[in-house]
Amino acid sequence: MSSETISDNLSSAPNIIEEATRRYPFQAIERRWQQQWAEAGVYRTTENKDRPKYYVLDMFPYPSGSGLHVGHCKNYVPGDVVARFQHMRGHNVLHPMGWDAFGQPAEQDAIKRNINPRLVVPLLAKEYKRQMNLLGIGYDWDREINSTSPEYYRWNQWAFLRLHEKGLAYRKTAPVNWCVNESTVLANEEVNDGTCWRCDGPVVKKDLPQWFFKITAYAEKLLAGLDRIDWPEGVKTQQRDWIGRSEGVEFDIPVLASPGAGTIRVFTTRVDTVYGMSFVVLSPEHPLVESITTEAQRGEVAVYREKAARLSDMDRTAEGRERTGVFTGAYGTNPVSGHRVPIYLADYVLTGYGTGAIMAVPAHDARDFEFARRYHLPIPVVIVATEAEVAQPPLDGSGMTEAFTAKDGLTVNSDRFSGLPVKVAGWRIAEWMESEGIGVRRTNYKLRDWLVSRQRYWGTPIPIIHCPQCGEVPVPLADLPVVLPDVENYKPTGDGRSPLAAIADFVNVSCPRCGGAAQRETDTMAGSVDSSWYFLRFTSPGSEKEPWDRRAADYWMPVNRYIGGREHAVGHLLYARFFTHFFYDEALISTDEPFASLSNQGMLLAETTIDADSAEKHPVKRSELVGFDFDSWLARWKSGGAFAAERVIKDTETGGERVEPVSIDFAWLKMSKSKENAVTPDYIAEKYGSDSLRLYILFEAPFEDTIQWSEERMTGVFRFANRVWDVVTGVADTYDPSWPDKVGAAADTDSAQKVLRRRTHQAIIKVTDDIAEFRFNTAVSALMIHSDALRKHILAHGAASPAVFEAAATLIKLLSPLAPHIADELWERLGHSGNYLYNAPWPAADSSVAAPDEITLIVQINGKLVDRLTLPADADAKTCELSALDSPKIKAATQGKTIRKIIFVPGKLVNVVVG
RNA sequence: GCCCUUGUAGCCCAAUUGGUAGAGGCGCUUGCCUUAGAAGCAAGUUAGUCGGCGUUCGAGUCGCCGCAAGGGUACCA
Repeated sequence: MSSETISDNLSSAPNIIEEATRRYPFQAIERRWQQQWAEAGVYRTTENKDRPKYYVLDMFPYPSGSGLHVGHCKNYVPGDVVARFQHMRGHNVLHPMGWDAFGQPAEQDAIKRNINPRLVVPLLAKEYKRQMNLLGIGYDWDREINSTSPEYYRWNQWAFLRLHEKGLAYRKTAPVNWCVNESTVLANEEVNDGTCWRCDGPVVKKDLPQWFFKITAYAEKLLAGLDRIDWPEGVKTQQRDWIGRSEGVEFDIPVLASPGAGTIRVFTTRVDTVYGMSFVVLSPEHPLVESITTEAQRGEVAVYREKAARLSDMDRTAEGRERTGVFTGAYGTNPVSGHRVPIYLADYVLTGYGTGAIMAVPAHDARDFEFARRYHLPIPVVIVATEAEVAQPPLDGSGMTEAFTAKDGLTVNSDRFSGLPVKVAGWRIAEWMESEGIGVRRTNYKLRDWLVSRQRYWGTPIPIIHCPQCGEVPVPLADLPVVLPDVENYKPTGDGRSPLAAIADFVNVSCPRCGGAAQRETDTMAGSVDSSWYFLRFTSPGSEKEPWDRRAADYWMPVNRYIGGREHAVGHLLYARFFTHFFYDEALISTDEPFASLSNQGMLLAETTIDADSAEKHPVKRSELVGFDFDSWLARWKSGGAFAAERVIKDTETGGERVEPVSIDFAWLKMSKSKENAVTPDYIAEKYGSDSLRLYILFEAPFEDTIQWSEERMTGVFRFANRVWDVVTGVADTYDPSWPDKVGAAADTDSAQKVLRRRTHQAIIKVTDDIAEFRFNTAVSALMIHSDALRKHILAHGAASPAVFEAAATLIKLLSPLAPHIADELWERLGHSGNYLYNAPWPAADSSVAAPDEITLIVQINGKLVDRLTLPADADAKTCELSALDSPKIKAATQGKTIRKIIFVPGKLVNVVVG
């Protein structure tokens, strides 16, 4: 990227456009068509009975205050291309857009500016909508939805109650992620490396009563459904790993000679190693700890438990951290061997998984091994690698340097189960334990229930009333929605309750069941609830009596093509699948998997100034740098890497400023306004036009690939748009719309027209396949080739022939999903007025016209290219082989050698194998 | 650590079920046009596909082992 380009990016004044770079009148054209489309309601959804349906959906965005930048085109443009393409191909298309505007960003903004988010959201949505229209995205705005409107969120409440009724929404006190800075609870996916995703502050465990949805009840269905959907394998793998199904055995370990003797239930997937158990470990929070700990150990145990509770997740999982624990003083019995084993407490055992207790087999588990080493516990060997070792099994693993964890060994020292392959031993031991009543086979999941309550203001109120007499009482359906009241103060209380708790009118109600005084739940729902069913709402957004119209949902679902970022692989996509499966089970819809196919767009990166001394590539705002000038700074950087600069830091408390030195580097980081590396669509639309921006995004790299923003490269597609303009407007004067009746005959008598027709039909085939397969980059390339072929044909043969008209009309049609404004304009200039290409039929390819007359036959000897021959396209195997053997080069090369085999690939090559 | 993805000209990227390594774009060079530049047009320019082994008549493409980059996830018993 040249320095010139970058300085252009920075320019906020679009009126520096040089006259010379403006070729075709894209500004007027784009404005005009956007207006016409809107007035004519071109993109209004149809449900024509004669047409199949196609539902294309972009992930529900939060309309942020920064507006759109060109990076957003990476997700919205391809969806638009597909919608247009499928409509032209004869589908009823549903392509809606709406606003996922509840949640933290809006609320943080409200707190900062002290404005009710209720007032801000419509403004932000309006700005998003303006920019999406500016890009020429053809959404059906009649179906726009807003998750913060009571008409929408009342159905969140309805869904909550439905789940509650089935026992799938429940409340329990649970340790949750607590952000110390923000005094708020975070979902697991909102915690990065033990820090808050927003403020990077520390996150600790805190016990609070919380609402959960029992997604774990759907673990099997969510797992099985993955096999039936066309999603990227990587995303499916991530979901499978997240659900984390594992099969094993659960059994009890009796506690010996202890004050509160009982049993400890453990879960293991390696029951084949059960004879190698040398101790038992409980999680620090395990309920039995109190009762089994001996007097002598009580003090030590208490200290350890307290320390564990205070540790943040970050500390607890810190890299290379020592595996620590404490002895309880108690012992248990290995139920299969009768051996006595000590019982420890250690924080490497998690409360939330399995039974919160494990059998420790140090010889064959890396964690247990480390622990045993540290506390000098025995390391009995029960698995070996070879037959030889079975004969003379080592008893003690104290000489081992690491645990032997391979799953293809043989058992030893395992009583009657010795000498068996690990898998067989596991199977037999499990069977035996079950028959003896010692243990049972069980399946466990890593998946946890979905935490949906938040102690925040800006969300859907949870429709539950707490009654001292009746307990948890659902708000009657007739009383929905429970409207989110206005509030003076948006800040969380800091005691774990939402600001709603301070509104007496809201909180104090009478119990719907007994009529007595009761209190409303003051938690609100996580934003992930809103986005878990919005795709159903889009099928009938005006539905007042029900969340969706059954007929409409059955017609449109599932979403044919869902487009969004990879970051939602396990959060949103899993929740949405869960809701859909649930609604299916409730017989409310006929589809259980909401998204038949999924596509993840790549990121868009931009050149960013960063702090060279930060390992994490911290961006430095350009506006903070003293005397910033991109050209010269980049030149300095290129000549010597990072360089010294000064930045102005504003002190938020005193309002003063100070200047401090900083070392500046450049890096490619995701585009965002906060990093000050963003380029707006408005700027590009003004300078090159939205069509060129769309083409750039589509052409620069494959859809899934990350691209590095380059205005310089954009000029390539801008030139292409201009060439298309020149070529087609050059045809307009002579254009005859009745060409379809004449083009066949014309091509029969005119070989140049025949060649042009062939290229036209090859372009149809290529572009059709490419768009259908999301290969937009090669589709654009094919159009470049086609437009160039047409241009050259006109130069040589003139613009007044049916084949030229066909080529020009086809070019525009094929281009129209990608660059809709210029296409509609040129279409009209050819005389097809009163028509939008969105409603025009997609061109049909005639494969006989596209087929070439001649082929180049490759002739190889032993797979190496020796000659090329030009032959008729329909030449058969015999003709090709004879021609090949007749070639002088082949004759020379096969002289005196035995021809062992001849391989013929029709239309491609002949390979002569000689010995 | 584990999982996923990707390595092709100076750069971004093409290359049906294995079958001529190059479609397109950016950049660069030269020419035309121009008072000059920009824009445009024309012609040209560069790799043998990250490395190794294997399968095959034939490997950029398939398999295995490495290396590098990017992303995800992390004590899940």
